Amino acid sequence: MMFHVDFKSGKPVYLQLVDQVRYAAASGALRPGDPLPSIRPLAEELRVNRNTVAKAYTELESLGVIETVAGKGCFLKENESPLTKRVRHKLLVARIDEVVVTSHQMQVASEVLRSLMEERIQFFDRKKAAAQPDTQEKEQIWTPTSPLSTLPTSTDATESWTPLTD
Amino acid sequence: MMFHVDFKSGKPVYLQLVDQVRYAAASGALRPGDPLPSIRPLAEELRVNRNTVAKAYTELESLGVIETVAGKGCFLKENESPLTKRVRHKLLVARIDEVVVTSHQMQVASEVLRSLMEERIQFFDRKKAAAQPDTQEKEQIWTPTSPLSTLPTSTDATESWTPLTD
DNA sequence: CTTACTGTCCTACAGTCATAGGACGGATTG
DNA sequence: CAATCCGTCCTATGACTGTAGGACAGTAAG
Repeated sequence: MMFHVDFKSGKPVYLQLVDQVRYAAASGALRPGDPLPSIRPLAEELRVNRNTVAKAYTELESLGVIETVAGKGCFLKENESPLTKRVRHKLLVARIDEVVVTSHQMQVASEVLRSLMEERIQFFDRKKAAAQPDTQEKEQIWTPTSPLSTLPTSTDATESWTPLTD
Repeated sequence: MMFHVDFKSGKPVYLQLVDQVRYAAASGALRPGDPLPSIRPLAEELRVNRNTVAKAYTELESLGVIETVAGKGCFLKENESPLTKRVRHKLLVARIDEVVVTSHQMQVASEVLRSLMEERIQFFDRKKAAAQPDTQEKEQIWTPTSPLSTLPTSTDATESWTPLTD
């Protein structure tokens, strides 16, 4: 069971699927040419309407992540961004700025942000490298989905936290 | 004219305002204690309903960015995140992962991502440092570069997720 | 051909969301 | 006190969104 949904998360199901595929592609769990589950069986397994899965796949196709062939199926696309380097950098900078601003807002020191960033970069790089040997299948696809129902616990609230520096 | 809205952007007006305040706070254009424009005059200037501005301010208050005193006005808050360090890092990592995944998807090399990140970190740090002297005045508030960006809102400010297993 | 898959289009409906206007209460000034 | 700022609450409405079911079209194998 590769995909899963959380109905309580408040996040649209089709977006949960989109994220899971994007993350799987970025971490090498899904590789170019790999087939995605067919819409109907997946929808049935997840107890969702087929159009919900179809919407996710449509979204992924418009993002250039997958390729769908009517009558055959959907496959992970060979990664070829149609965007120029400049445009890609611009889009990326916009997202980076979000992170940096959030970091300032949360009083997270730049040095901490750097190391968190480095940690995640290496996390994905390692995962992708490990996935290169086309040996294993069936790796559990990682969920980026975050349950909104889970509030910070009281232990979280009382845990030592430093206002400004780390 | 510090604030501005783009009706054609498709992005909700109140979110545009939220972003502008957040970015202004992160870059030092707005500093703790600074008063924000009153709801009604600002709404009139921007040609929107006062409740639209009010909603932005409500959102900002729930994010802990500003402080509103009924009958007096709204002011930029002294930055004191109520979240624990652990929770803040988790939230940040979630957003960092989005960037890293997007970067992979766009075929941007990790090394390039690193330097873009470093560039933006320094950009904000320099701006904030430059804003420290009281001499600074009325700088044009910078507009977020991302038209469709999804910034953290009060709705997901409390989210946490399952730890990643490597 | 038929059957059983694949994805796609059209329509519908409930819920949410962004925005708006009226009325109200607190703070300040004179 | 009145006047005039300030933010807030309640309600409404038009638009959008997420999900859903029926019917259709392309593909492959019996």
